[in-house]
Parts: sequence; C-alpha cells; structure tokens
Amino acid sequence: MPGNAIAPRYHAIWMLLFMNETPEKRPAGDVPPSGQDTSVPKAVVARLSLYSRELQHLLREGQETTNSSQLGKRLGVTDAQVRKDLAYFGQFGYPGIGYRCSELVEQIRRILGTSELWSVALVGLGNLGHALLRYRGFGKQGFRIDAVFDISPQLIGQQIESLEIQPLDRFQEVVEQLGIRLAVLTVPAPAAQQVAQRLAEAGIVGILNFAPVTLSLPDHVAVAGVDLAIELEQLAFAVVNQGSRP
Amino acid sequence: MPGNAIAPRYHAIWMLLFMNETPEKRPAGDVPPSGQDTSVPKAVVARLSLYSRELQHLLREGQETTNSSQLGKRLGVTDAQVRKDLAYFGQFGYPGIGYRCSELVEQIRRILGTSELWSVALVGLGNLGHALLRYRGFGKQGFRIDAVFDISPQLIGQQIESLEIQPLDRFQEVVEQLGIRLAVLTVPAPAAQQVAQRLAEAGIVGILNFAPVTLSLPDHVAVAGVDLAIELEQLAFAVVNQGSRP
DNA sequence: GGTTGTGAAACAGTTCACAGCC
DNA sequence: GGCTGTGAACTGTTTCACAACC
Repeated sequence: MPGNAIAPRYHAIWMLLFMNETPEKRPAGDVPPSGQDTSVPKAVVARLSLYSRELQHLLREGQETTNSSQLGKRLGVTDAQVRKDLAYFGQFGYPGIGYRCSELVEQIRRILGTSELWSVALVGLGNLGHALLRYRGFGKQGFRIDAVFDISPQLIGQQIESLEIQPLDRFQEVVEQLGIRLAVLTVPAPAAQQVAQRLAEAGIVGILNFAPVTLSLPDHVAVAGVDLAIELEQLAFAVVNQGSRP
Repeated sequence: MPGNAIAPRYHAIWMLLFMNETPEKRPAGDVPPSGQDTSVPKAVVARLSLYSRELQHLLREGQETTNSSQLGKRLGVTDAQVRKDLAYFGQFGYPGIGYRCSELVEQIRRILGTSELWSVALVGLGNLGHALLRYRGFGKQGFRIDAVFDISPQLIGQQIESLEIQPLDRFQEVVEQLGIRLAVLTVPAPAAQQVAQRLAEAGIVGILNFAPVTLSLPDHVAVAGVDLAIELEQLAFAVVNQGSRP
C-alpha cells in the first residue's frame, strides 16, 4: 500500500488507501493519495490497471472483444462495477457487443497516462534494487529505468544492464537532463525519508517506496508504498481468521 | 480453465481491495479477501499493519506511549479512525494517557497472528526470488523463508543463504514436513496459475503472488498480489491528474 | 487539563434494475 | 436474443461529538 503494496497490498500492496490534509507535509499510505483530480475513487483507478492487465491477457489469447461480465468474473468484480468504473471516464462499449479489447486497452492507457513512455530513476542498488533493474515487465507497460543511483563508492561507476551507477549527488542534474519524474526507492529504511526528500527537491513527483516506512513529503508528490512484510501479515491474518461464515 | 469462473489476484503490495463470492473458485483481488471472519473491513486490517510498523518506529525512537492523534498524523489517518480501527478488536488504550507502544504492538501482532513465527516457502528463483530470499526484514516481523523451490535443473541443488534449492516435485513433501502454510510466488507469469494450483493442492493457504496475473484458486486460499508495473501506473495517474482542487 | 471508546450522522462506494440500443 | 450506461437503492466506511475516565 501504501506500501504495498500489498497488496497491493497496498494496497496492496498493499492495497491502496489513505489520505489526509496536513498543511505542508503529508504522509503517504499504501496507495498514492495523489492530488485528487475530480473525485475519481482511488479504488476505481486501482481496478483500471487490473482491467488493462486482463485485457492484455485476453488479447494474447486471441479474443477480439469481451464484456463487463467476462472481465468482471476474471477479476472477482461484478459486471456492474466494471461498467461503473469505466463510466467515470467515458463510454467505451457497444451495446449488444461489449468492448473491443484493443480499443479499451488503448483508452485505459490514455487515462492512466501510460500511452507514452515514462522514464524512471532507481535509487538504491541493494538486492531488491538489482532485481528490479533486471525485471522485465516494466517495459511492456510503458516504464523504463533510465538512471540508477547509490551512495556506496564501491557501486558508483559500475555498469549494469547498460547503465552506469551514478552518485546520488548527481541526481538532480541527471533527472533534469533526462526529464525523469518518477523514482523507485530501494534504499535501507533508515535512509528512506532523507533520500525521498532529496528526490522531491530534485523535481521527482512520484515515488514507489519499498522501504518499510511512511514517507512524509510535500503534497504534490505521489507516493505508493510496497512493504513485503505487511503483505505477509495480511495473509497471516486472512489465514488465521478463515474459518467463519460461508 | 476450470469451470469458467475465473479469478484474479495487492497488494498488492501494494494495494488492497476486492472481494466477491463465486461458488467454488474465487478470484482474489489486490488484497486477500480472506474468509471473512466477523466482518472486519479489509481496510482496517491493512491499517493495523501500518500501526504496528509505526509503533515499532516510535519504540526505537524511545517513546513509551503514544496516542491516536500522534499515530494518526504520522500515517495520514484521523485520530478517530485509529480508535475505531482498534475498537474492532478490543480496548487497548488508557483514557487521559493514550496507548503503551510495546503493549499495543504486542496486541496487534496477536490479532494479525504474527506473534509466532511463520515458516514460508519461496517458489521461483529468478532475480526477484533471489532478492527476496536475501531480504532482511521479513525476519523482524515474524516470517522466515525455510524452503526454496524451482524447476530449473541448473538451479536445483544449489545452496543459497544456507538453503538448498529443491525441485518443485518435492514441494508437498517438504512443506508437510516443515509445516509450511504460506508461500511467496516469484515464477514467470505464464507459469503462475499452474504453479499456484500445485501449491494450493499441497496445502498452502496463503500466497503472496508477484506474477502479473490474477490467480484463480479455491476459496480457502488467501492471495495477496504485488504487481510492480501496476504500482507505477497508479503513480503515473496520480502525477498526470494532480493539478486540481486543493 | 488530556485522551479513549462509541453511538449517531455524514459520506462514499457498490449493487440493483431497467431504459435504450444493437 | 445480448449488452451497455446510469439513476436509485443499498451497503459500508469515515467522521463527528460527547460521555466516561484518568
């Protein structure tokens, strides 16, 4: 959730989730509170991503069209919910037919803002950072890691995945030059808040935070958090409290 | 494809979110729908984890007690919400004082079911799997990876972090012997559904799924999903739709 | 003074059910 | 026949506000 994903969560992960107005700084929960646009529920946006993902599976299976009921079943959502969610953004269906998969994917990407490529910075090259850097799957959804940073002198200068690890001091310079607005934060928990502040000052407006802390950042910075331990905790609760009402 | 009903997924590490009732198989949303106990909202449970995490930070900062207002501010939640959430499970505060941090952590862990250690299996040793295996942070929250599995003959038999990579064929045998009930799934997307089914058949009741697919599993299996690309999409949307009502 | 716990009120999100269209 | 889009009804969650307590 806000990270966290896990869920999410956040919420996931986490889940998605919180929002509150503190004057200048505002903590970010498992789901990016975001500057609210015109009142689209966060849950709706979260499902939009799920619809997009599922539609792409359908396309790969060779299906040209689908409908709210099929899409809903595959995602564990009612058909009415699918239609209502989409209705927030326009009319994409054909009565009697359903939705053209490719067309709807295109529309959802436009809504989410991922029809064009987003350059992303990765900060912190521990185990998780390395793994995310090598992870294929961002690319297909319109994201590309274009710069990587760390503070460790031992890592700086190293070449991985055709990127050179840069010192954090050059963060502002590099992101400005490359027009990067999103960052993935995989530094140790004690450093997270401090580093996040630097990213924000350098012009980053969206942070995917993997450190198990709640970041406090200016209001215009969106934060999504993913906390692996929290996701497991949610599972543990679900398992322990399962034997009840069918 | 079983029957016809299918189902989905977190997180989520990230995000938390859906629930629905299909007779036999049931999709899992971003957050483990769980067999609902006595109707505790999923969002409440998600926040419980956050409270626990924040209380541990407070303890490390040397604070003995806190109150709903402080806790809420640090998490972006109202004080009333903190109190209402806790009220689902009992009375833990002292009027005029607030909450004893250590005591409340203890109580929340008991509620979540993490006061005792959970053994976890890790399935799929790609980049992400390796990274999660080395990740310190599960341990502190009561989880320990006790067995790792893959299908690749090249990996089987290798020793990492004092664990030997086992063939997936021995999954049932091993988890039964070790009493493992939770699994982290980090296999490639096309294999995820099939492998998840095997895990469920072997007695796993909670799966943390990192593959970008919605798993369709029997109702008694809780699923939390974490999809990195989806988290970034949510950030992108938040960034694109930020300039609105303050 | 401060703070919790909680019913009641307010708000938000989901489901229903049907008009309109193919 | 099938399906979407949507107002109305419903359900669930959050906030308010205050009695009880330290």
